[in-house]
Amino acid sequence: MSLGELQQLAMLAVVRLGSGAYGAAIQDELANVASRRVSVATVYVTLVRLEERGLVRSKEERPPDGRGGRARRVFELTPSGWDALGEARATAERIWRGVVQP
Amino acid sequence: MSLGELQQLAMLAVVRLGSGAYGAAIQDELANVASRRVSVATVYVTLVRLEERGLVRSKEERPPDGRGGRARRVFELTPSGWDALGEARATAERIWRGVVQP
DNA sequence: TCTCAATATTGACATTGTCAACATCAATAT
DNA sequence: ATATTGATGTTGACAATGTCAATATTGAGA
Repeated sequence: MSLGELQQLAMLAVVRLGSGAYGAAIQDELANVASRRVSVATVYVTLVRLEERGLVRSKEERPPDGRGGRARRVFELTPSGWDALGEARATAERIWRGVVQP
Repeated sequence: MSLGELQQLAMLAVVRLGSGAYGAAIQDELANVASRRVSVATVYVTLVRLEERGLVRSKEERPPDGRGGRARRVFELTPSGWDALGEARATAERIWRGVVQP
């Protein structure tokens, strides 16, 4: 029932990006913040599965100004999503406490 | 190429337990430190897969003093294992920086 | 040697991670 | 008008990881 690692990272990316959280941006954020290089497809599949679990939601955003192409799909966390993320964080902090690298 | 979450937790448990890192002990550690309740089978499968990847190694430990039963299999990290764990930690720290819960 | 308690292993399936290939769509060049 | 193009999203398929019930191994003592 707990979050996979990429799921966690993806949710974090969504939080950081705020209103600009769509596919390619999330992909970049993953690469920059976590050095995790994945395809866009991976990003979408991950987010869609999180949406099925009710942890994120999304809406289409009409392409702005003079930019062509398909509409962006922008993601944001749901309340359950925030809860899940909070737990993940608490665990992450507890886990490393007192561990010393040789 | 990166560690799954349970893999990470299991390695941490091994580190914490030192010379006492065998199946049941690891299982308990997972429950106590990370509130992650899994079966022993899960613990073994995870550790065996990590061993195949060269991140941990193990040896049998003859049952001590007057205790019956099968020999324990005690795990410890390999140098690669320490590296992987170090990276995981660095990433974990970088990731949460600047994230505020609403 | 039979049972028992402690431990490990197997087999099978669910979830998550991953990407190449393909599909959509609005602007603009032809 | 319509063909092209650039930006974006979606599918299908398979690999890796997570998970456990059931089963096997082993040494001490009854």
